[in-house]
Amino acid sequence: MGRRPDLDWSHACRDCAVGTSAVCSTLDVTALADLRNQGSSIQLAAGQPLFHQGDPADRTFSLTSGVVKLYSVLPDGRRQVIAFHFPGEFIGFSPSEDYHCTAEAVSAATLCRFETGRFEQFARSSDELARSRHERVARDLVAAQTRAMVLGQAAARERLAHFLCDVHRRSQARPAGASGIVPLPMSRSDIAEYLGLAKETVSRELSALRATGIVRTISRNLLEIRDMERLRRLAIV
Amino acid sequence: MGRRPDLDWSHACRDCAVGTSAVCSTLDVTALADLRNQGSSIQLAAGQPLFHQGDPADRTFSLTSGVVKLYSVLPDGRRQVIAFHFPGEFIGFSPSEDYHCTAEAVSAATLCRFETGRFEQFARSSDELARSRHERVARDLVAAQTRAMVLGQAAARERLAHFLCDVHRRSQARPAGASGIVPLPMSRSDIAEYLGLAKETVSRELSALRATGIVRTISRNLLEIRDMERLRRLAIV
DNA sequence: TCTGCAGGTTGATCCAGATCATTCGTGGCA
DNA sequence: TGCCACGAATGATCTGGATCAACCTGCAGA
Repeated sequence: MGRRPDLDWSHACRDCAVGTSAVCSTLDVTALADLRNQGSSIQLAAGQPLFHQGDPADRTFSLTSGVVKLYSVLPDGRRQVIAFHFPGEFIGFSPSEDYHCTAEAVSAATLCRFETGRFEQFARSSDELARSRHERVARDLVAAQTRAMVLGQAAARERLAHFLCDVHRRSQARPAGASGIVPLPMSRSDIAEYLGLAKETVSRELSALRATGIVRTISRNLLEIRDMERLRRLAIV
Repeated sequence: MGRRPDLDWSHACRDCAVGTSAVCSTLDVTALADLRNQGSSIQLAAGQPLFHQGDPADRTFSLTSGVVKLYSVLPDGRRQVIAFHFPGEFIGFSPSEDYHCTAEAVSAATLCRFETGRFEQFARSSDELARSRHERVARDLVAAQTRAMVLGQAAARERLAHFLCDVHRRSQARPAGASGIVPLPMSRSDIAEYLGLAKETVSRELSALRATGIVRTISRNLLEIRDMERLRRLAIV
């Protein structure tokens, strides 16, 4: 799993599942221990919230396992899933005092928690951490802008195809193998709220993809992409 | 216009219209001159491109006057306007080698151009610049995520209302007065492509807002908000 | 083993907004 | 002054996906 040979790894982060891809991987061993020591690892059960829209944004998190969704809710109950986050990704950068959305575990998840202010200090003292953080946020920005394309222009089938490709790519990042198996720990409603569709439409379009042999359903939340070529062509973006 | 009294302003940036709100406002006078000297001010006529999707991302820009749109185009011609940018905003942060979208002036515009690599160096040496840049990108990210809410959940009328409030706020930032006048230098098609609607729908909904007295059309691209309260209630987000 | 129920799928109908078509208005130019 | 061209507004029609309504399926708990 490619651990960095220049570190002795004899501290709390030694066994981190996302050690080489997380933001903190840019820190040397002393700084890392230092940063880590301020906070702790948290475990969430599926469905448990990490923070709520409007809470003071005094924590940031590095997701080490599981899937977390960000969403916000309108007064009238309409709900938009803003993003799904996968292991190795960072959660909780906020340009304001408060979180502007709610974060909730989709499956059992573990995270590293940092106190935002101290993280900020580290960013000040470490060019590398600051640079890496900037790159991450910039990547999130591009992802969010790509979503504008999907939500603004793509038809239901295209949205779903794009979603499946995206989840495949991002969950695949870890276990290497190009298996075509896609874990879908989130419910159909979550997917629908992410794609700006009704859950019935997600169900129907998934059935359609199944009917054309592009995809096979292994179980409720496990799916196999059988024709990546065609799926990608559908995904457009 | 609130110039910072601790600077002598006796250099090229002295007359910058967005001096106090631009990223570079965090730099002291020497660093600023230094950063500025590498690049130059550019002028664009309405419709002129700043960069194209796929171009190497070796320039970043600070918009000092005018409006610029970012958009990307699908192979089949569908087009999504990703963002409109107003004076004081930054353009061209990219986490990859290439720009992922095209930038084009909507009205005549002037910008400061920085060489990305050198800007990066400055960010390394100036905590403040790095922090300010991070804050900007994080704000852009929140804006992009808010757009997901709008594009995923809002009805046509709500989208338009949200758009008008947003443009009002962001263009108002500069001339202070709470006049209710909104300049709309972009075409109806631009707005439609920004909101994921057909241009006919934008036209119709605008007429509807006019009919209910919420809004008044001064000219093709100048509009007055007559009932901000109701417009905001429509905008939802 | 049965029962309840939450999440998922499928079917029938409806409607917001797309699309196609026409008309209107304004500004540039001979 | 009249003509042209292009963007905007409006009208008529069509349709993708929402909504409403059963129904199915697999698991938890008695």
